[in-house]
Amino acid sequence: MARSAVKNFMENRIRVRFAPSPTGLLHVGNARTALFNFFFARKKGGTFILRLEDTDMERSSAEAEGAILNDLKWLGIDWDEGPGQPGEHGPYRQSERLETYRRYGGELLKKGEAYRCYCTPEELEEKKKRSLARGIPPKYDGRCRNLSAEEERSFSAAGRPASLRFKVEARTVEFQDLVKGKVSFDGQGIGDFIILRSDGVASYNFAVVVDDALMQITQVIRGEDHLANTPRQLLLYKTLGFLPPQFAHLPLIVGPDRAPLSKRHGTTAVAHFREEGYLAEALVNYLALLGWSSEDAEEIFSLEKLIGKFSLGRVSRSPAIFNYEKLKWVNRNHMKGLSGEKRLELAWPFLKKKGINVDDVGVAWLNTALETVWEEVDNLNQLADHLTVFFEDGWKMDPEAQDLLQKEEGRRVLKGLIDELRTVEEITPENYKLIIFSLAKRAGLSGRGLYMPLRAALTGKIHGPELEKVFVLLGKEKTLKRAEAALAKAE
RNA sequence: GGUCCCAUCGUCUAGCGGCCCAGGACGUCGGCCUCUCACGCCGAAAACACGGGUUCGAUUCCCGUUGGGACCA
Repeated sequence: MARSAVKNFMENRIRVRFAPSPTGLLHVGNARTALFNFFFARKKGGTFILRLEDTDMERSSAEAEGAILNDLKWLGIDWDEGPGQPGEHGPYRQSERLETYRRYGGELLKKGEAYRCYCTPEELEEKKKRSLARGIPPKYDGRCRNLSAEEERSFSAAGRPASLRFKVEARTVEFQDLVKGKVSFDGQGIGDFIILRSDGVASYNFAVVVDDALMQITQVIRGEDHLANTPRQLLLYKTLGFLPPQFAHLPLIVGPDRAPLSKRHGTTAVAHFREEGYLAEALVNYLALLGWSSEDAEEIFSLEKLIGKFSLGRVSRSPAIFNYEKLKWVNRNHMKGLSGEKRLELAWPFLKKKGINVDDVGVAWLNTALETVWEEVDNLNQLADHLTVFFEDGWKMDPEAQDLLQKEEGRRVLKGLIDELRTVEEITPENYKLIIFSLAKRAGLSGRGLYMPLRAALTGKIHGPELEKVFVLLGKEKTLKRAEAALAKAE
């Protein structure tokens, strides 16, 4: 095994992995880790592996796994090995690899690199508390490290469950992190740690090492929260006889208070950003910008372009605060580039969800309507609100608009408009200018004096899209109806 | 408590000893465009945490302090 890892390394056959726990929705921090692994693999022509760390049976679920897979696909991430993509290093769920961990654990026990520990969780907890109270680092005291055969026998006869502990010899552990640079740990602080729990399930550190080694991972790209686990893992690699991979620890994504990003900071789940109407490519783009920058200072890119530009060397070392405002800006930029067809396809479910009557308005009309409000919104979810003004229900007269119509000039404009409209068949982009020109002459007004009462009467608001669009989208019938209603109300 | 990581405008960042009285982007403010809002364009304010070294010269290297964070849990 070690030899093929060396071979991969020498031949520069990159193998990276993303290993989420299926305990909930994929959040942006993990998504960013997945993305960086994916970028790196694709850029280098390597293999991207997806592995589920589901040894915590209590908290893991098939639903969560399905949701995570779905979110990854939505983001545009696909994996070469993993669930649904059989490879020669499977299975890719830790719950299906329990035997393997036990086998390696047994080997360490046999070689004397690990020992059975009969301490109960209560005893351990008690010791920890006492250490903390006395201000000493809470480190396992090695109580069971040198049990006599007799003691062992009596413990096991008493039916005390045993976990397996790894013997840590105090020494300095150093490694070159691809992001952090040289990192060095004082081995004194590391106590003998559990590799197999008394129920036979592998501990996190042990399972990860066995899996990464067996799956021949060449670069472990993960969150900085695992940095302090690395020396333990390195010790395991060495003792197990595996060649360790390179490590790259990504800075954390935090909230405005610099605490790790969590729900209380707002939306954090990829699925929720999708529901709020953010484009996958925009979210990917923004996430890439958190903790990474392109050489040429460009900020808007497609997934393809991102892959081309990505490099671990340009990942920053300090944590980044998630900024919703900038995400909105990135999203607007991605929305801009979309074709009419794509816009319609993306907007459809969001309009439907908000109760907009998309089925009877006609595709051509809807296209024009979308085009009109498209640049006004930050995300797909806001579309419906901006469109309500073109529908009979859902629009209402704002007080400011009403005030504007109380003036004599306002009423004059409305009367004129009604007369003008009665002379035309329908409002089209072509005759719109003629209508306005003629109305201006009739009312003796121009500019604001002319346009604002029109806007107020037709949209009920003093801000909104271009009036020409409003006229055309409303059509003669609705325009007339609204003008008449407004006039009646103003008198 | 120990170990470890981090520290440039409000935010994301560029900077890998002189190009920097620090550049870009979001946001903010002002102007232009314009029937309004938005878009777009133009402009402004805004930062090297602090203290020691090293050096002819430090944002950049070293040490300490402070602050934030992770892990041991």
